[in-house]
Amino acid sequence: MGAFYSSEKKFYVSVDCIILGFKNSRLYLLLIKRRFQPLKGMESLMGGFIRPDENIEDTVQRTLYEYTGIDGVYMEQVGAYGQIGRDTGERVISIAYYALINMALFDDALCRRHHARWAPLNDVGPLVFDHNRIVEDTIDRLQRRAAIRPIGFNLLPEKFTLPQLQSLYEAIYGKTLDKRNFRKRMLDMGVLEKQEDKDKSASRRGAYFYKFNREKYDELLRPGTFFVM
Amino acid sequence: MGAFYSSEKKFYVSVDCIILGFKNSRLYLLLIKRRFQPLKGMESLMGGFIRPDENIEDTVQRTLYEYTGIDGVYMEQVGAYGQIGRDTGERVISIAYYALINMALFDDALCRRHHARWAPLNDVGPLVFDHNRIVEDTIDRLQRRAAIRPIGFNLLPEKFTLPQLQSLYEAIYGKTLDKRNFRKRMLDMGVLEKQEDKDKSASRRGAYFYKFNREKYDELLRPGTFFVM
DNA sequence: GCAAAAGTGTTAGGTGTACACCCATGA
DNA sequence: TCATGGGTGTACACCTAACACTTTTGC
Repeated sequence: MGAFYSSEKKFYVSVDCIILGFKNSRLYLLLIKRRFQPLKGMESLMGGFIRPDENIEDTVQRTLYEYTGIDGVYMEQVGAYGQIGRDTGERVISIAYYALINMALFDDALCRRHHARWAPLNDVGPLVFDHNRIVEDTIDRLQRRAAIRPIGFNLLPEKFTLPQLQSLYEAIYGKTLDKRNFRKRMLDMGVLEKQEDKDKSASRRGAYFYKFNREKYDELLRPGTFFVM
Repeated sequence: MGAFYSSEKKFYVSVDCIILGFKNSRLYLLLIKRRFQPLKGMESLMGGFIRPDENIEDTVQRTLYEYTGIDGVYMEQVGAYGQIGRDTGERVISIAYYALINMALFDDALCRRHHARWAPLNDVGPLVFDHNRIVEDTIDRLQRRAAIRPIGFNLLPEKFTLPQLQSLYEAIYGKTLDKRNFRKRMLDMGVLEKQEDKDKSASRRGAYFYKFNREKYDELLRPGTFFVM
């Protein structure tokens, strides 16, 4: 052991995290100012190098925890990015993951400490290296994924209203949806549990809270589509 | 340069190629017997280590050429696999790509030289490391992808018949399709060009050849779905 | 003439989509 | 009482899916 592949070259391998949150009907992307050369000061995704004792997803969770203070976050791999010269410092092969977080649990103090900011997703400026491309690929993937699996709930608090849920899907797909059709579909799936109480923060009348019932969803034996646009 | 990330560890990074072919109404997967320890002799996907002067996709194309003699192959990334211990030799992070090849162009001599064989996809035995898992993920991805983009044609000769095309989709989705509905849909898309000649190898009557017209497809401004199951 | 695969239309049911008004409430 | 957002049902168009017989031709 130790000599099997010894004629081969090794590479730096990092993860890049596309951390998405949802607030006030908009999707946000957590960005930091890069703290070291090259391109110090330019905006960048969160990232970290993989350590020998870590699985890739461990690195992601560690990085997420470091920047957001949140644990056990929903995440999914977007893909590996390894073009020569993508990192203008040295060659780094990076594996991108997007993470969907409930912004209510987010630790703002950590945010300030890292000089991080939540950028509205549709107003993201130039990022270092190929990070803009990675973000594009992420949205593409999120759209496809959210259409077949109920992953959007990871962006919401445990209790949410149907108007909130609708505005989330509208933000993900970048278009407005018909209220009646949306509600009908969501409720017909039978995985939402209506609560007794209402959210009165957005209107005088108030909107009923709902909870996503994962058990019921799991019983549905994974239909091909969750929500079609 | 050269010192930016020097406190970080480096890793072996390889690519694994899931090479798929189609013949006699079945999908086949190209496998080799592993030539070196550990697990020498066990069946494995094609793979190769990334070299410092190669983009990831260059490594894939090089590996494909080496094992199949084919150039400019259609391929797509499946994802990165980097669990500790996945390679029982040393830690290797591998990036998997599937490739769709036209078996008619395949070089059988190379196949024999590498002790490779085409295994029917639904009859693949145990493979080294996590390669079975990678193959599963590939099929999943292929199914989703083939439903929205006309990638299946990469598995066929330039000229093919509708019965052939149908049996290809049946192989990809593992279920039989209605002949009339299939033909109607395919022809209604308007991207198939009927040829004058027929393939008489599969029946006395013969089936007309068709060609896929990429230009026409490109004009279609990329509809959301290509072929829905 | 017969076996074997190629080719061809119609219909019923279901699904997506468009659309407008009343309700509840706090100020 | 009024302004604001929450909540509700229907009709039509379109698409999907089911279904059976005729044609061609080599042997």
